[in-house]
Amino acid sequence: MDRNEISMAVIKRLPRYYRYLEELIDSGVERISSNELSVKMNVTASQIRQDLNNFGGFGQQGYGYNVEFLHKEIAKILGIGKTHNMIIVGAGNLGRAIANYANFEKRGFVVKGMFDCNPELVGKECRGAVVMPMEEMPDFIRNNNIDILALTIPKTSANIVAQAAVEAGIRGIWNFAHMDLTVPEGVVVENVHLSESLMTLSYNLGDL
Amino acid sequence: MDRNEISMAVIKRLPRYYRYLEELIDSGVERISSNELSVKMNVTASQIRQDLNNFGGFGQQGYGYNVEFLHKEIAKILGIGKTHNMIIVGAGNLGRAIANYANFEKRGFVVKGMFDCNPELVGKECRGAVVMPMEEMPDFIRNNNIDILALTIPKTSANIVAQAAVEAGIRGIWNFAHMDLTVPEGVVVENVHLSESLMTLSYNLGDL
DNA sequence: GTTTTTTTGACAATTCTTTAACAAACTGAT
DNA sequence: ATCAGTTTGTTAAAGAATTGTCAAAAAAAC
Repeated sequence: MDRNEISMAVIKRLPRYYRYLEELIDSGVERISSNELSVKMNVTASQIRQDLNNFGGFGQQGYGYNVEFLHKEIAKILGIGKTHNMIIVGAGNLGRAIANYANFEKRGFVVKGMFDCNPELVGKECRGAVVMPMEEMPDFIRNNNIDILALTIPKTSANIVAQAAVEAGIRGIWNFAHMDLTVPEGVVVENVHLSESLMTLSYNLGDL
Repeated sequence: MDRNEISMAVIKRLPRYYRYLEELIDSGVERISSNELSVKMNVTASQIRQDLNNFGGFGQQGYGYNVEFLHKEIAKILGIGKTHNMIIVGAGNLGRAIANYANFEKRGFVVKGMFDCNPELVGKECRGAVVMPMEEMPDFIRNNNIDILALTIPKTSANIVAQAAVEAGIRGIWNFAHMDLTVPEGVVVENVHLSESLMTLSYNLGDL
């Protein structure tokens, strides 16, 4: 099946499957049926089978799914395992949290450098990566084969930085800035709008 | 229209409308049509009208929507403005990022305290809130009318902490831990799974 | 080796979401 | 006041996503 015919709804569920499969591996489970998994994950078995079948038949009738195999296949689909070189622009708390997090939790995503316009932060080290001044970003992107930009700066300069990064060759932006970025065709933006998430929580709390 | 008949798809779009209306207010725009707004936001005008009409008629034929009024109405719907007392459990970089962020960016969400099990962090101050030891959390929740728990700790203890917090009266959890929480009926969980977001970005980057 | 049980993959049915269309309501100009 | 031009709220149609169903395939039991 063609990659871009698969709906985002499906893609967004894959990481969660991946996480549950990881847990199953850790607890020594070798095989699982869509039904068992559906109970664990609180979704329908039908959805699990449907989702996985978008990418080919990973299971076997009468047996179910081989946990390790399925885990590997989902990793392939998501592009985990491939090395993704990343830089973080904005060395505040959020930037540092990601630097720590990304290195720890998921292989494949390697923080190669951090940048900040605040001279007080420049030079400081954060988990192996030294904070560099903003001016050096474009060359650094070009010289170090950087795929991904994590953008953890206030909205005021987010678009300018994004534009400079795209010109230098960045193809994916993980955007934590409180705004929508405008980028050319072909550049991928994944937004993490924390305030919007908090507002959703607030709504769901209801009238209390 | 009854609150819980409105689909989450709609609710999740409201904060973005809210953000754009804020910008319009800042730039002195008094009225806007669904059509103009749809161009700015890159959605269909029909969707905007449909979304807003779930909550009542905020516009006027031949005129459009009054920006300030609509902004206020969305705030009401989302429960912004009401005071929400919040605590943060986990005083690492992510917790501190939220402490700074939440106070700054959105009124209504007030960080009343932070907690951590690491004795080295206890006692430190972060934007007015002192980091307290975990043992004090339940009483603090009870005595300070805390609504929301922001959970920024590793998954190992996330569920235990969540459970203790719920018992003490917490009704909403903003969960940054890398797992699904199990909470009783009536407790609202809003997940921010950063690693899943990064995997989606990775997928969308494609085969490069 | 045959039968029973399990379980997938595929397809059909249903439900949910988004877009389109248009009458009714209002504005603003004359 | 009247009329042309906007623009909403609403209903209908189209499009997606989810769930239910079942034949076919494999595993397990006998």
